[in-house]
Amino acid sequence: MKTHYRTHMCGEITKQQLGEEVTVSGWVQRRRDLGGVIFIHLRDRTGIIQLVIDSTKQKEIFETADKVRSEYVLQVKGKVIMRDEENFNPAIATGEIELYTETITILDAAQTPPIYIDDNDKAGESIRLEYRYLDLRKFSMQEKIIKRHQTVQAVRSFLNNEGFLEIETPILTKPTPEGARDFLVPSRLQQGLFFALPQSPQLYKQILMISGFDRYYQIAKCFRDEDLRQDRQPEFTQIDMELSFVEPEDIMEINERMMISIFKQVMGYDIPYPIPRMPFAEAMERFGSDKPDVRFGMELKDITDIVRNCGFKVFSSAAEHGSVRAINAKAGNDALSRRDLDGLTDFVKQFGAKGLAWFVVEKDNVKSPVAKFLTNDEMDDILRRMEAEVGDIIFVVADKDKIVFDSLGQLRLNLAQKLNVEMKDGFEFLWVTDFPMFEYDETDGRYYAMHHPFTAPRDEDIPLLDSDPDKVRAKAYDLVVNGMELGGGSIRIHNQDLQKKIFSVMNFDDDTIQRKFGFLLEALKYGTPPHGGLAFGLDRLMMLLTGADNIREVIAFPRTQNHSCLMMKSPAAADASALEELGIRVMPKLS
RNA sequence: GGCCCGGUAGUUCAGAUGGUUAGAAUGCCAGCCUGUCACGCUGGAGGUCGAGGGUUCGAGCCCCUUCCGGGUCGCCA
Repeated sequence: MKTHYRTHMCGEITKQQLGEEVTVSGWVQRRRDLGGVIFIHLRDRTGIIQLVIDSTKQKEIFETADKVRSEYVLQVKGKVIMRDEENFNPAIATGEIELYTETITILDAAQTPPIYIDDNDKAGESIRLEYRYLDLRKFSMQEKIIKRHQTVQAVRSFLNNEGFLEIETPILTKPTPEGARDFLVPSRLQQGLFFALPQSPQLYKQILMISGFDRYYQIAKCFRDEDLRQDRQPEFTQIDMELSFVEPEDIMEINERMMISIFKQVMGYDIPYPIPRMPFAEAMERFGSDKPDVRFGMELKDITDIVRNCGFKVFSSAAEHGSVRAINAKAGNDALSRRDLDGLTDFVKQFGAKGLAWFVVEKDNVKSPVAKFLTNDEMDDILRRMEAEVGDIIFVVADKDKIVFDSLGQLRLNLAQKLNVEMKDGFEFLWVTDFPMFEYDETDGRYYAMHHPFTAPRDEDIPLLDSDPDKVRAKAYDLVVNGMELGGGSIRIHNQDLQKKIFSVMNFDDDTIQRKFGFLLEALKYGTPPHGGLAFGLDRLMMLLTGADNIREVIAFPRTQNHSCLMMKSPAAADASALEELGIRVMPKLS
């Protein structure tokens, strides 16, 4: 990367250049002034090289070097020389050589930075985000950003080879019903109306299929005005794609090859092909989750039949309107104290469970607050089903299915962490398929689309739309890795009658349908190919590829929990004149 | 919106039961030092204890409110 300012990058100088005169430019990592000699470590994104300046032989340069401080930007010409062997520095790649400095130009001085530019720096996250440009100078951060670039490159080259076209879709779109909250943008030219930032390019990519583009992809910025999590940002990036004339198998097959290619290229990791598939119902039954972490066991078991007629009312009544299920924590004796068990009860209450029954399996006895309500036979049956051994602790939740799955699924993950359960190394990929079409919302008294309202039902389940919407399965699939949802998609409805039918199950009246999706229904009338697609969260993918435990580490300029950018201090107040043009009056905050 | 954790030199942190002038490390500044690489040695500067209010003779510490950061539930078709 030779320019007017340099002939070489700092980290690229090797013994091959011995004796040569080179010019490098970069930042001062550290200056060590030994009185008669000054050493400077100069850094660019490729690495660090040491400069030597000798006071007796290099008076003028020495004076300049004396003024230099951390993070000054220098241009340095010098001769590549060998270090004495006892002075090798194994900590840096260029540690066997150094630059005998011939000229130093201070291109820019720097204030003392608030954080030290070093991977071992302990600075807290707030200060790192406020001075993100300094934080990003760290090699560890640069590595993640560079890996992100390589990942996107791998995606592009794979999809280009598979005949996909990269097409951009608008950022100023239309507010959507259902789904996440939209970020709204007021229209100046049409006061009172609003654009919305896209939650995903969903409708556009379906329209592109109707237009005949057949295979589309986009590295798409998406926006959702919701609360943040460790792996959620209000603006994030999706690898978004859509294909025509496909069934779920086609899409899964292409995408698993894409993932294999990415993991191979970016981190040299081999994902076994093909990636296993598991229907949603099985994932819930066995793991209590639609994104199961299959790196370890501790699977859920249904014990409803055993306790249906037992003397414990909580169990027997749950057997009527829900189920009773259990997991076996191979805890080992005394791994969990009474206090721990109480803590776990509070833990499952978060997920709606009213309580948590536990059975501590001892040599000749089972210790449990509910043991007295169960007959010996019932207890024996439970232990047998749970394959209980001495030292195990069995946890039981009885409630509606959703609550049972939720609490045991979460308890399973919690216990795995708490008990340091042994897990398979590497990445366990899994396709979860056959999601239910609908979720019934009791508060609103109606069905909502589990995926989105354009998802196609499985052909054999279409007759159930009228009689039993709960049982209708969708042609939808998620890719799950180590318990993290990496992406998902579905086959879409390409037939307008079926689409109307789905809307009617969700109780949309014609007026609403026309207003919200009229253009899509109109487009569907003009010859729509069977199509479907998928979107991956690029940020989450990068968390996996870099081992980051938090999404902010893989985004150059991330946001905090209240959506702020600490660096540029957004959001911010707008000019009164701008607000006036938009017809917006800011109401004082009511207290 | 709920719950939990945190906020003290530039930075990372310590400050028991409320009690004199709020400490350490590191960074920074100055001096000395020719083979360091987390250089070393000597000296120095550096604080609205997030903010506001209250209790008290006295608050970094107790109480209330609020702001900021993180985690989590709700939310995230």
